[in-house]
Amino acid sequence: MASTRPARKTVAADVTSADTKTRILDAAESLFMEHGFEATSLRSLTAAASVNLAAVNYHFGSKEELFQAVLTRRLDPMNQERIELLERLERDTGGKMSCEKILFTMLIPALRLARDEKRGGKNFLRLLGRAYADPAPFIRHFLSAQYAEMIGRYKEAFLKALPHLSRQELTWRLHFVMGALSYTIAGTDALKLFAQVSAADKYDDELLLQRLAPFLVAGLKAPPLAESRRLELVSGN
Amino acid sequence: MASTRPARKTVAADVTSADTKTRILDAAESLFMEHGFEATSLRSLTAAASVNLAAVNYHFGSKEELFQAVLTRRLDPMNQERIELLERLERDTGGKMSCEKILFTMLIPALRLARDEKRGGKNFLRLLGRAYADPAPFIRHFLSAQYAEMIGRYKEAFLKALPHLSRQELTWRLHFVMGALSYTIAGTDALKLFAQVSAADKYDDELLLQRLAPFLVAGLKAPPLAESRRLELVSGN
DNA sequence: GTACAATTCAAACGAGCGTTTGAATCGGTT
DNA sequence: AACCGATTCAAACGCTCGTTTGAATTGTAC
Repeated sequence: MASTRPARKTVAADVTSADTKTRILDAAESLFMEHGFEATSLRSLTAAASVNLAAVNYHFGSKEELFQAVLTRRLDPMNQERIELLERLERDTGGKMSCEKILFTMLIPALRLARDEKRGGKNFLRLLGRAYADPAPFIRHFLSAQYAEMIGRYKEAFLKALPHLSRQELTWRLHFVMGALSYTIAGTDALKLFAQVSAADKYDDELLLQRLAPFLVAGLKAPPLAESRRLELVSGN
Repeated sequence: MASTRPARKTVAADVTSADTKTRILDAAESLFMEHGFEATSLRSLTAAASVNLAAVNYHFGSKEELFQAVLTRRLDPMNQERIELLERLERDTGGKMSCEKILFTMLIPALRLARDEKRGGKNFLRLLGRAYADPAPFIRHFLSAQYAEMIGRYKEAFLKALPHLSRQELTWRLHFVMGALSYTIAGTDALKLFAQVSAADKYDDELLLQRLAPFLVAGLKAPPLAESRRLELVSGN
């Protein structure tokens, strides 16, 4: 849907345009995070970035492609760092990785990103969490492509560390882990639902992951529900 | 933002209009779930419901009020059932409730709703999960009001069942629980990220909650991360 | 300093949005 | 059969949206 006007440039520069592109990406990251994709207009976005309205279509092709560029800028390095940490862990332990350590290789890159204020860390993670729940097909396809390799590797790693889980059971639990992680990081606003979160706590993403880690590790290690107990959940009435 | 034209009706009937209102609510539930609030237009919505475009503003006042009506219709009974189950459990056990049983009083009403096909159960739960992640202020305020009482009660109940957790730690863990639950139910589409989910599994919400329960119980029961281990997470490099 | 590509800009396009209006229609009551 | 409030309807209002256009401007190599 973009290639009718595929960005006029030969090979050169990009340094002249870098300022504009970066300003657009920064403003988009902030506004998409705050209002969501649909509710953010290119007019408010370009005004916030102090660039001309047409600059988005010139530099990125379309609003959708801008959104993907916003995600790619942070997500690619983060997921690559995850894979590198996981591979290093696998080498260092000779394949006998603990569940905790594997999970930490997922959390550490997210934590580092959250701490990198200069690169809009916290805002970006919240945007990412919201993108996960967005029904727009182009977002779902994009994320699915971005995560395919990473999720596959982690599934193999966890399978070795949690031999009591079937492949299917583990698939679900990884889903739960990603859910708690996305939702937790994305929804700092949602914490107001629960109140009583101290102001100091509120934006300390490190403390947040420190609290999340034991919760997730225990959940991953839990024995699956036995068949014999299945009906209990429903007969509770 | 609505009351400029506050729905013309005296006291009577509502039976004549029930059909139209219900058709609108059903179509809205389905379309909001599929495309999100912003991306669903009143024109497509009223067309799907086979009613006139102006019917939404006549019966509900505005698009936002329609959205709240869609949520209220299912959410109020579900949360009320949760509170009733919790109170009954508290009476039956004389205040000595297990963590599992408390959690089940949260899951059972959700499961019942998911099973009630005639009332669009699964679709609604997915819509609810998405509403949690929506940045629109009116949605956040609405949900926060809807959930205030329920969350408060569950916090007290879990505090008794999990005496090793501080109030603050528990607040976070309830947040994780709601996150995994919302995200899991909302994002059946997101499962495509992880592939390898059998077709039979895919839409069996009972099985889903059966898998989710042991994960969450183990997470809730886990000991909090000791201070001595805190730095480990970050030094992993 | 001229040429040329890259970028910026103001302006407009066409389409779709939520909402409002006032007339037409319906159903029950007198 | 005449009335009246409740509901439905077609049409329009004013507005914002993403995108496109073509001219102006900028920066750089010759």
